[in-house]
Amino acid sequence: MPVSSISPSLRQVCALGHERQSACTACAVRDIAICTSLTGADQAKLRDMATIRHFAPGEIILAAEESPALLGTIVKGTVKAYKLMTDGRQQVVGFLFPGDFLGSITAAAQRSFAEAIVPVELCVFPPPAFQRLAREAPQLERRLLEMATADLDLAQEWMLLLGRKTAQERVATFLMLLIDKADRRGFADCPIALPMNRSEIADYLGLTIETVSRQLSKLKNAGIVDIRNAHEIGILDRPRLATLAAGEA
Amino acid sequence: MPVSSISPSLRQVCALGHERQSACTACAVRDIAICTSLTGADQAKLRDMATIRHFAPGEIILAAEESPALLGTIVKGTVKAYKLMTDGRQQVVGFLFPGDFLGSITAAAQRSFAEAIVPVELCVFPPPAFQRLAREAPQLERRLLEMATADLDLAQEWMLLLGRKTAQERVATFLMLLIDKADRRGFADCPIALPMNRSEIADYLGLTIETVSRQLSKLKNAGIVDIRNAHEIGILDRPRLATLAAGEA
DNA sequence: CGAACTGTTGAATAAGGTCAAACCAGGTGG
DNA sequence: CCACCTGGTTTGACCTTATTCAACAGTTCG
Repeated sequence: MPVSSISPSLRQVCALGHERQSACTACAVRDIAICTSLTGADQAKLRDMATIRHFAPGEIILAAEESPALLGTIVKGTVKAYKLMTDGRQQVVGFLFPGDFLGSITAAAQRSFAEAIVPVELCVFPPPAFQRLAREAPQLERRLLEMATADLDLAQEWMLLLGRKTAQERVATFLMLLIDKADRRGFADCPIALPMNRSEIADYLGLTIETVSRQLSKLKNAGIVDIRNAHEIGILDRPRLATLAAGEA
Repeated sequence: MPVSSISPSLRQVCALGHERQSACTACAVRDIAICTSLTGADQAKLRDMATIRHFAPGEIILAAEESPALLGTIVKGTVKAYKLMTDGRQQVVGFLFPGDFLGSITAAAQRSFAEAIVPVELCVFPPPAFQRLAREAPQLERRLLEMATADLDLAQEWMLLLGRKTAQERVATFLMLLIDKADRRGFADCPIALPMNRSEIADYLGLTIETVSRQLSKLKNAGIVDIRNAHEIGILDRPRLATLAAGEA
């Protein structure tokens, strides 16, 4: 797993600052995380309240129904957010990547679970101090609103997928989503990393692992993708994949 | 349709103020809409920029891909928000009722359609002035963040429904949602009004109209609901319905 | 009163789920 | 170093659920 290694620079931070965040300048996500909405003194305040925490794969970061929720930015790794039914049925509502914000400052209680699926490094803010800063610096709240709006649109796009798309279209859309995210973070579009396993993909797409596997095989046989191994996929025909994802084929 | 009649008080406002909103004190949704987040001078500013607009059933209020989007609060009627695929497949991402806010101040362009499904009365704010007010009054932005967060959670709850629930559970969950909304607006829980038709319900639940119809009949035969007519349903056994909705039966 | 919808019910079909077996890669220990 | 074990993944055969297609019933409205 390529995501599992811990960056040397941040290891150093931990060793020096005893888990205290003090090296924002070295931070891998400083250009995309919420910090960018703040300047000068406010940014310093945010930095001073931040600590770094690590989570092992499978560890629960946030549990639904818990009130004193945690707030933080993902620095490294991948987190799955999901909802559960009492009989164990699970729906993944999103995967969170470095730069994404975790937790809510408005909701009284958490309403989804968040779980590390690979080793995760989190830049954590204590809720009371963060709330205070949000009141003082409206740009921060505005940034959170922007993010919530974007998340809402993605969730609704996913409702379209879950409610109306075929298995083939769902898998194609999922791959396109990963490609777009990789693009936006500046990575070459060559081989797509899948930090999640088939079961987590299935729970994201409203399918079973068998169906996900079959559809991936189909895409491979059609020469559209190249399944290097379970966690790495090469994209051979991106336009075709986009067409399939939109249900235009 | 009970929702289709226009309130006399607001008719009067239109006649007097020529579609200018001036009677907030008589407004049906003044206690639940975004206005409540503001006080004194700010609330007056919001009132002064507002105008009332009416939309007929089937009329598009907001179209996806359009940038100078409209902002407003629903005063009367029901709006469906939906996404479309190029081949016409449709997913309703939500129904909006009086008090709900329509439009986004952060997104550059609209990403869903909004359509009146019954006669709708909308309290409209001009985007530039509203944006300015939002910058001046952080409580307004905070309120929008609260609403976006709530919408996001509902969307994710619906992802669980679309991805993991059976047809029976979906229909039961849908009815429970309407009951809860009616409760919250203080209406007696007696007969639930369904302003939308079967096709719109189906597009909300990721089913076909036939399946929706069959499941409703099943609930009727089981003595759980009483289908008075296509747009009005009585709830006979609410606990049982809740159990079904949660998939615990 | 009858046309045009909208909604309901029934029978046949297909898409995806379930169950089960085979496969494969990575880690363990002889 | 290699056989073995284990978990995740793939593939196949069969089955269930919801869709599709089609006919019918009920409402609404001119």
